[in-house]
Amino acid sequence: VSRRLPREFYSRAAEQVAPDLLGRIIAARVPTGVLRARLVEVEAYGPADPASHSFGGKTRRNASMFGPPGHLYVYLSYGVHHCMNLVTGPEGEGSAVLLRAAEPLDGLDEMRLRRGGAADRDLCRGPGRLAQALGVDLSRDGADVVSGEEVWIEDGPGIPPGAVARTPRVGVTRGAGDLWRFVEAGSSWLSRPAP
DNA sequence: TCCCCGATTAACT
DNA sequence: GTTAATCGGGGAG
Repeated sequence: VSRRLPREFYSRAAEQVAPDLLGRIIAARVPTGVLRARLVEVEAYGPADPASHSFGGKTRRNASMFGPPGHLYVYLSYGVHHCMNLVTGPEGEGSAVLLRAAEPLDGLDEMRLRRGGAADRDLCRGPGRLAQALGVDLSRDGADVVSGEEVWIEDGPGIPPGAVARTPRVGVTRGAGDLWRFVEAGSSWLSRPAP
């Protein structure tokens, strides 16, 4: 029986939480049931990080990033796609982990509908696609994944440290030197292969 | 107020 | 490989 990760899991630094999320299950409740996928790719965005949305301080868009850990930070990317983060660290710090890719597990029919009939391999391959497949949009911004009923993270075996690969974050220009993208090495569900 | 840019994706050539 | 779609933030004017 899967159980949810506790608040303390998220209250650590983003670069510690990120690799620990690999192998865990993200679950989302939609009208037809519960969708599930196994996380294989995430990125950490810490405090004093020029690549982070929180870098310039609190705004209306990123407000939930400065809230308590264990909540969602959802934003609109390029005015088109939704991207989903888990808020980490102490409240007020403004750090989070971006969920970038996952292996679809439950509710694939529903995911295909939401993804416009995309191939299974492309259902959750990329942050915008993952959010769309799971039905996560701005209405979920700030949702509590520890006690809420919309989106949550289920405990699981995780993956051994030796199976985690670190790379620079995708699409980041400022702060490009930090190896804060964490993936399950060799997974065929990644948005891009790890070098 | 205007202009540029970005943690992206799908549909092109 | 290129580009349109389209929105919020931030700096220039």
